Amino acid sequence: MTDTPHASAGAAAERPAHHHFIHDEIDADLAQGKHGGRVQTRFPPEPNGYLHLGHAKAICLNFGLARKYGGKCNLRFDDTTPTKENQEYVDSIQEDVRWLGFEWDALFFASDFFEELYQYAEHLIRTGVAYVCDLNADQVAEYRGSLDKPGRPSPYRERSPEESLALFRRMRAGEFPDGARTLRAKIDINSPNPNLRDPVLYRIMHAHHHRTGDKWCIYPMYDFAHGQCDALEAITHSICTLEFEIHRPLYKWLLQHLPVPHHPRQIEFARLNVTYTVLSKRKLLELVQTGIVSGWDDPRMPTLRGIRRRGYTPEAMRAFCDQIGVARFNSTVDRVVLENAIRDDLNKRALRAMAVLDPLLVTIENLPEGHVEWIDAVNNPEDPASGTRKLPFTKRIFIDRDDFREDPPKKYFRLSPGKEVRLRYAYCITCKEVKRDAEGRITELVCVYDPATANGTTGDGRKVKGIVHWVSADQAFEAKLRLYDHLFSAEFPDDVPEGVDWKSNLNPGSLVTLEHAKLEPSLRNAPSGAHYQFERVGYFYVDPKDSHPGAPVFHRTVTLRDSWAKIEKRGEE
RNA sequence: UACCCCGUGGUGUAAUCGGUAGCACAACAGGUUUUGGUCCUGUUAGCCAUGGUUCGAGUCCAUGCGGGGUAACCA
Repeated sequence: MTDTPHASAGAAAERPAHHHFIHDEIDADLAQGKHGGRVQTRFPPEPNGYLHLGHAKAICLNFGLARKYGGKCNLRFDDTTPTKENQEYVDSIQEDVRWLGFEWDALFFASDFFEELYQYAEHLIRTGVAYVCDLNADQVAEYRGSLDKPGRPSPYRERSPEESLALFRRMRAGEFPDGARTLRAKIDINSPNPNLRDPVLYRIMHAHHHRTGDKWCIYPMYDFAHGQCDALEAITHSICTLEFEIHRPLYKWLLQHLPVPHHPRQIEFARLNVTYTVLSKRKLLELVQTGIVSGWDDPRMPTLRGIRRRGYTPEAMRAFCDQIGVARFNSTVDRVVLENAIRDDLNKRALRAMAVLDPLLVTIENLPEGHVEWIDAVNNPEDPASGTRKLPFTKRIFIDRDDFREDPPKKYFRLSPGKEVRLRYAYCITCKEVKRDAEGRITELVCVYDPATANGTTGDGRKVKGIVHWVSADQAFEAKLRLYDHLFSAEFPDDVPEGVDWKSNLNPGSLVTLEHAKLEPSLRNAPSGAHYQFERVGYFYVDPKDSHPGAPVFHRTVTLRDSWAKIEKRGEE
């Protein structure tokens, strides 16, 4: 994992987490003396995909609660469906959790508890509250009824415990094919909560498991594994998202009917939604599989690997998670909150540099050929300790095309014919002449510089409002820049009319690659994983994947706030 | 259509036992500034509705309205 080689550590001071309802719940439990004052949580991903922004919220919540209450937080992989899960996901998830800045107290897999879970299942059978059912999947669904149709008892519901136990053992022994039988809890086939209509606890699946190999051919369902694993790990508060709320009665029922060592409590919170992106494993997988993005770590992806490669820092992610809060109301966080979090962090730690994205040649006519003056530039005005560097000032320089207008609009105080601007850290120049090619495209600006305007002064005290960034044309080097924007152009990409593909909301301009940006010479040796602010442009990250020594590739993490763009846009409306 | 959950400025959220509705972001206005960045100051703007209990309701109760979740041998 690469991270910020020369950014000052801990720039973003960790603020205490904001108060939310889960604190109230835990405080109440503590006040009642539950669990002997102990607080223990867990982050329980299924290893069937990569972690994203939504997981970051859950990770910060669970580890944050443990930290706040002086408790523990485990990492537990919910690996009960071997056909979908694998070691690659296990590894990436651990890497991402650590990148976010958390270390688990204990590492568990649901599969570590398969034997205990099996014994619990036998207990349920022996006590008459679970039975082996011979119905197939379609039949189970049909007998269960639906939201508005009552359920009917399975014909196997009254099977004797002895018979069920014998059958269940034969299931384990591999005597039946996939789907032939299930173990079901005997609860209430007419409950308004479909989760209590004799839920399936175990199913037959002759599949190789990434950890237990071929030891098992029956695997527990989520509902039968999760609460019991919580109990076996001595979790006190089992935090999950709102869609599991309806499972809570089953979670409690199982704990009540089993000789478990602890009685954890499930508390649900609203999952994270962010504008201009999607956060569902299924859709993210589709983006990867269809080649719309370059992979799970494409910097446009809301995956942790994606935003990391975009240049987001763990500090910014934690600050973001703190700012969005925790509640039981489904909401969508504005993407600018995320962007603000990374700007805030990088403003303090990123070294400044100059880069010209769309170069326009400027010749300074009153400077001799071959002239080089080395000018001091501050590395980070927010951090004096970061020092200064030298910039070569020469007869030919590049400025950004966007910083020149032949017909300047109102309030435009950059360069235009006859106007004067300051070159950042250097002298003021005045535009004398505009040169163009046969097609009429501007190819060069001829300017004069005022030698009396060094170090921010003007000699006669006149005000020069406009300041533009620049690089020496002789000494600049070219590098590849990738400019990223929202992956979707719609604020709510999922929100499409019936029959319309959510992918129709993709933003065709989400990636613009610049092959010939001109950068100041000091950037040639920009270390992989470093963060920079290209002055007046944005924050950029040296991509650890595609950069080579002497040939960095920069990813735009986020633009700087641009109040001029706002003014100009307003003028157009 | 059944059951469950949830409604606080534009957005995301707070308010101990029922006691002046606060914070952040956004927006707008101004100040500082060799980044139209940062920073500082200020302004606009909210308890879904109706009724009830109470000296007093965002908070308790009822009804209505609105939003979300749930019908996998997924998690």
